Amino acid sequence: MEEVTPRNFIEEFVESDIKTKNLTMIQTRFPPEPNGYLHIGHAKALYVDFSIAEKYGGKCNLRFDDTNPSKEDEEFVDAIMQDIKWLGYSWDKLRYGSDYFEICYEKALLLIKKGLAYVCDLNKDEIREYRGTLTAPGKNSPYRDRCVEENLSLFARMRAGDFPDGFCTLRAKIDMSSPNINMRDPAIYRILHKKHHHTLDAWCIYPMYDFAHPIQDAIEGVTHSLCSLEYESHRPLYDWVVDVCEFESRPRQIEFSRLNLTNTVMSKRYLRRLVEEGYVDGWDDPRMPTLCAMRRRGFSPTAILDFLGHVGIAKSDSVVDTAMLEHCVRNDLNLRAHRVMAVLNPLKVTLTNYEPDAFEPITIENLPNDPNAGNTTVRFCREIYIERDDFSIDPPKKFFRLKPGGEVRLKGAYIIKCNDYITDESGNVTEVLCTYDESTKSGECDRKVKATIQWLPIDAVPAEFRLYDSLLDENKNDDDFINNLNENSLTVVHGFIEPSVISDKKNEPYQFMRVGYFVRDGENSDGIPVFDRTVGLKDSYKPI
RNA sequence: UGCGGAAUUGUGUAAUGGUAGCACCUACGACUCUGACUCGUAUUGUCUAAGUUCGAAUCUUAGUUCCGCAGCCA
Repeated sequence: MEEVTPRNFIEEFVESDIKTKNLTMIQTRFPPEPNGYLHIGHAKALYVDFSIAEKYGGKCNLRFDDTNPSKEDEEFVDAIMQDIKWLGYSWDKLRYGSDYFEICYEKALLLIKKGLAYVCDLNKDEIREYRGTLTAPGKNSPYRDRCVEENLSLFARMRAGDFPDGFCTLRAKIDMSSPNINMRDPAIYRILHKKHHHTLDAWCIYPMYDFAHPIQDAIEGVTHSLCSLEYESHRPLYDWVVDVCEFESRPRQIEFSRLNLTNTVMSKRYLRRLVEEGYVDGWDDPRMPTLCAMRRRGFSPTAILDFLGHVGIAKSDSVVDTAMLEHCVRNDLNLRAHRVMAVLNPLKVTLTNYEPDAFEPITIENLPNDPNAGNTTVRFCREIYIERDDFSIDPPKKFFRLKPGGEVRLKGAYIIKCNDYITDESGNVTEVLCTYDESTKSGECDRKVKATIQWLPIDAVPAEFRLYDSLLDENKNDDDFINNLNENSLTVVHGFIEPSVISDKKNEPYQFMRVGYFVRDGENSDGIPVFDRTVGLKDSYKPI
């Protein structure tokens, strides 16, 4: 079970830093912006941040990156903490980026005094124009050479609320001709008269990510600031800020590739639209890639962490096959999901040689090979349902289940033989007539037949089953995802379930034999229990 | 035509100058009172071209392709 996880490139960096910089303690941080729910992609970042800290005996902080009040909300803060705990991680310190606003302000003052920052009156369009392009250098802002006193006074007035939104910005004075656009005098403070979910009305100027993040890291003593690839070209700026702000602590930013899954939208912006425009029920709709949705679907933290371990950490852009996630989920569920019988698409079977009013209780173990998991009892009688797919008039070559003249075992009960079947006007089978072999009761008979199928008495509990497909077709990218949403992402079918299941807890995964893994998710308006599919059974119905 | 990254089988990831391995996927087989699980077998890979070397996925040079960067977002 314990496999040696290969060393990844981040661990190599960390180990080399431990040696060359004599680090005594490794500190990382997980810095989500509270503007949405965590999804499986964040789980990878969590996994990286926490596992690196853990491996080297260090700590990982949770820090809400809340420098933009126009997009953030307290609602997400609680949800994020809940999801992190659910995954089984414990952060060291809990901080908000906004806890450091005062220090950021002081550092901005320091930069102004050092002649490394200035208040710029250019508007958005002008700034863009002055910035140049990817191939052409930018040109200096006319306000670039304001004196320290003027900058100090203007910046103080920005903070005091003397100016409206967008009136001016504080910019770092670096190099307008830098080949790296991020170094062309980036804005480090903007005016935003907006109530902040955490600091309320204390501020009307807010630091930009590029300025705030390195400061936050340095203050917290973060030794390794792990982030995704798109920040790679920001690293020179990150280092510049740490440097000019005169921090003793020297955090090192290391980037890795974010997680992509086939057929899965991972962009928070689009996930938000799915929720807000009603394409899904909410952030925990089972079709969402969010952690709360996976929790609702009965995915366990164990399975998710196992998956993340298999995915690995690297720097190349990649798209992981969803099948790998599903494999990890099945692998985990197989060990603990109770087996129950369910019929999604019922076909009536009458056992013509079974007494009409007779019945007998059939006991079936909840977990194969685990007597401690207990048993359930299903009532066996003359009229039963089987899965429609388990019967075929015209079976293909390797069809082992019920067919005219053929035999099959009913799970936990008897071997039955199909003698005849009834069809309606259009030729659809409506009923199968069988005889059961009294001498073949489960546990009392060694005779083998090629297949065992599940069944339910005809008075079993009606249930609704929701089968989910991905929202996106293969190879569609995020940009046109909303136009290409899969209309068939949710299929509802009506069938039957064992009575034992409906009394149980919600979101507890069960394996419906030969069908897949499901969780009970409440009931519909008619009071009929509803089940969400988590993952299907591998290879289950292939021959048809 | 700027800067910064990345290329190993269908997918993801190892191998740090010395047997190209692991997992997923796929196919076939064995087992099975779940066609599940498990077990076994198999297919397919170092972006290209030169070079260094006894030996190159790894080092050098030159190409090619892909990704990111021009928010007062993060």
